[in-house]
Amino acid sequence: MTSPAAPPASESDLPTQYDPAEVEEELYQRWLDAGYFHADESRVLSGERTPFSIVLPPPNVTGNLHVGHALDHTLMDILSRWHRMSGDEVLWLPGMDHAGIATQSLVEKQLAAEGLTRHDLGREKFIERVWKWKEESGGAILGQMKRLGDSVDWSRERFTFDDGLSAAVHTIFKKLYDESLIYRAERIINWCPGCATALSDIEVDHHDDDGELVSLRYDSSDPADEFSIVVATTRVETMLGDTAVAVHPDDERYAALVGRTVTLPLVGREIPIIADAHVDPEFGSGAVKVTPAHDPNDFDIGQRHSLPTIEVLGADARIYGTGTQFDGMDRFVARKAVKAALAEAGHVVGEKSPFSHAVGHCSRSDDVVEPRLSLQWFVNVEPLAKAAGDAVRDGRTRIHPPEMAARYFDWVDNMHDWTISRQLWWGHRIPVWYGPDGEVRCVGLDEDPPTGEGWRQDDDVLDTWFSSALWPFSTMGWPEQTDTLKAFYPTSVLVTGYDILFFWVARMMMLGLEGMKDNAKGNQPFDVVALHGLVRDQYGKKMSKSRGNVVNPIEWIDRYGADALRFTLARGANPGSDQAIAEDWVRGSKSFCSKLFNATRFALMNGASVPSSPVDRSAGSAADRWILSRLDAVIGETTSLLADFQFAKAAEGLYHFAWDEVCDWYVELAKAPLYSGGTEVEHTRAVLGTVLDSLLKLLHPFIPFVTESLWTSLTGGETLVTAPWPAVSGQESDAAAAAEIGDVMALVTELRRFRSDQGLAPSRRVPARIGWTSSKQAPDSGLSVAASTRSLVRFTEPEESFCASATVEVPLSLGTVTVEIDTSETIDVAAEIARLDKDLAIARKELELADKKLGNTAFTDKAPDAVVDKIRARRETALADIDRISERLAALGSVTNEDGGSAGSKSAESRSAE
RNA sequence: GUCCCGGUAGCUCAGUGGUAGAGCAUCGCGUUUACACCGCGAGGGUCGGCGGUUCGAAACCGUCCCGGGACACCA
Repeated sequence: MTSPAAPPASESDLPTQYDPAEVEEELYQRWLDAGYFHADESRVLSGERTPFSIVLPPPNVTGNLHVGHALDHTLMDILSRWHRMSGDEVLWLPGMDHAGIATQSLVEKQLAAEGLTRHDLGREKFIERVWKWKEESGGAILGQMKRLGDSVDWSRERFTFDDGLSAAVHTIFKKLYDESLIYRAERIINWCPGCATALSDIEVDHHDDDGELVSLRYDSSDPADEFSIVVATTRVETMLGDTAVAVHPDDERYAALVGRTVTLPLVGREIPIIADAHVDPEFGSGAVKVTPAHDPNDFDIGQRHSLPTIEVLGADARIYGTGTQFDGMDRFVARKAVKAALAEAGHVVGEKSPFSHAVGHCSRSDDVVEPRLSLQWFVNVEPLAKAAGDAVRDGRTRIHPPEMAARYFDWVDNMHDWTISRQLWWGHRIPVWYGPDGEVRCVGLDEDPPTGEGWRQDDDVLDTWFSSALWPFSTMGWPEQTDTLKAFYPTSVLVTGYDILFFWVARMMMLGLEGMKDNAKGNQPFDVVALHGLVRDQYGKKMSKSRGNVVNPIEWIDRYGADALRFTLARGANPGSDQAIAEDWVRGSKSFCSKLFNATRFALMNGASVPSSPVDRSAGSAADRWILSRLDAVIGETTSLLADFQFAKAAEGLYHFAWDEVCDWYVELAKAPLYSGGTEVEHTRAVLGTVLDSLLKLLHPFIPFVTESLWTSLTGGETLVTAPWPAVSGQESDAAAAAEIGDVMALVTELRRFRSDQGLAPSRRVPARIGWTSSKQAPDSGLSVAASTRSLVRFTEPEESFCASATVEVPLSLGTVTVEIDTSETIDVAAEIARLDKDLAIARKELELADKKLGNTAFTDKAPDAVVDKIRARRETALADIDRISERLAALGSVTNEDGGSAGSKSAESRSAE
């Protein structure tokens, strides 16, 4: 057994802890200065490199980095950095969204604080004001992205409202208009009275509100023909705009009434009873009031039956134009007032019934959305949505994980026309002019708008999502046929949360396929859509302001470093599923960074270096061959996991390799040769250097800062950003080395357990004798190493015979090793017996189970041989264990008996062992 | 109302038919010259319930219960 050699000659000045604050900012600046993140089209167009492109989902200009962004960005950065290291030409294109309503209302709030409204400023001044705000305070998130380490090409930063993108918006509008895919029509749309604008379906959230279902009796309008009919409604005030009552055509209760008329109470209008299949005879009374101007279904019914539409609610959601006392009332006030008036007139029948039903709310202001007849611009989505569905169906775009595709199809296959006009000022103005004689002219980008008397441009702007739907190609210079488009469209992957699959992904698909229809390399905006989940708090709860569990990722970056946050997020990023995060876990990731830091420190202190030619994988100790073999496997696994967007598994695999195998075993095993001063030193240094070099490269996409900092000091290299991604050796894994090291691990672990059970301090050397039951030679790296260092076990060779001893036998592939340990001073016989009893019980149970299985002919017949053999082997092991343990129990019993007491009583006699 | 996803250790989650795993937390021991942001050891789970398929089920099927989410014009 060797004793530890002297520490290495060269001491390191490195501190013992990694401090992210010290390096991150400087490193990021160095990366920017070197231009590593800059993409070069020419290298793609020349065929020199394969393109890899990602467009950053543009955050709102009003936004701040939240932990969801941090996840999104981390994953994109992992992919970008990995591909960059793999030799691809990487374009990760950043930018921001002008965020129509959100930005406008923010600036309007500022104005309100000054006692102004946007109308006081006028359109032009207001927009100037918003731009000013954008320049001064917009885009805080871009600076935060730098903290996170995003390797985006800043030279290409875009804004959905900049000139180029505005040109793209204008161009596609004109194109769709000319193809009649954009049209203007009077339709029932979602109207937000608070924002005073139309909304698309996805800007409306439905949640259950308590309402009251009121039953109203409408009476015959013909005194000679007395009858009445009962209808139910939750929006009583809309009855002022009723123009019919509808029943189901097959409903026999009402068959006789169809075609007759009733008088609308309070208003006095005579309205018909009609039959329409939309009516559900089972619901309520089976008869429904029809208000075509304020309900989408009723509007459809009205169209089918040529009913008049009578608007009774204005843009401000007040009653107007009815000629009743309700004019001017807010809708909710009117709801009560109309009901009271109807009740007084005896038209409210039946019991009040509380009624919980889904009510649409504005996703921005939370106002109750009012379905309202309005003249708006729409996209006819049918052909576009079909194309969007087909692109996924035929595999041009792959959705990952595949389960999520069902949700995508649900959406694109059932899409309503998209309302794209907004009654706002901050946005792309609709390029349509109206002439004095009712002409409508959509003006192209290169045309001059009509200037004659009476011509005016449409006041409305386009939905924010209209411009962001163009993002994958508008940012690359479309409608110009730029080199960027030629090189990088279609984009390689879109990384985003599944929550905006509909909002954004489906729309980019529709407009990308349309706008890039004739693109030679494919019209789809992305080859893959990789969806991740939401970040939740440590209890799996959604983060929200009201819960008070929202975390600010920048605070965690300040405290633990960007790498720690990134690694935590990556480790939790299982495809498509939500993840929980807690500060403790970020702290844990920082520990991991420190562990790497210290492993590298150890390597530097011991002269490790990366050899100029690949290290000989068949040379060196079993430990050397084993770790190189493992490294090879880890390189392969990591690479294929990344290719499959399995970020969590890739990160987890690297974590365990780095910590459990490299640090806990290889570094410990390497100490013996490193400290020995023997001829094997150089080889071990080369292996250690090789392993760390590759490990830092593999980890660089996940934790770029710490790896860059460590790698440059380890190798003297310039940067990891463009360093080549490790390649697998192509050699078979070294099974012999793996078996041998497996033996060492088993032996050491067993001895540690024994020592722990005996209460022997890990640092104390205990006399022991080692023997092999096999004729085979014990492995070099076995006990001599095991005896030498901190985290392995320590024994010394005994100088004299033991007063009392215990024997640990460990079955290994090379034979069974027995370790006889002097236990005279510390052994706790009672504890040892208890432990052995327990082991014996386990072994007996094993034997019983194995016998039961093997006794089952169905099992031995049908199960694969390998499984049966495994059970047989298990049975043998159990039998051997039972024998061994029984013997030891007997021996222990004799120790106790001979000495007439527990070992504790002997402690005083022999304290000399150390 | 329709659909989707979950339920595995105290917590958060892996685990696609062959003896139940990780991180954190807990308990015990410990500073031995990379690292106390550390090391070693230990405890802890009838894999939501009940049926079924199978030699064998955490996994496959059925059903129920409990969470989470998406979609939806039922007046």
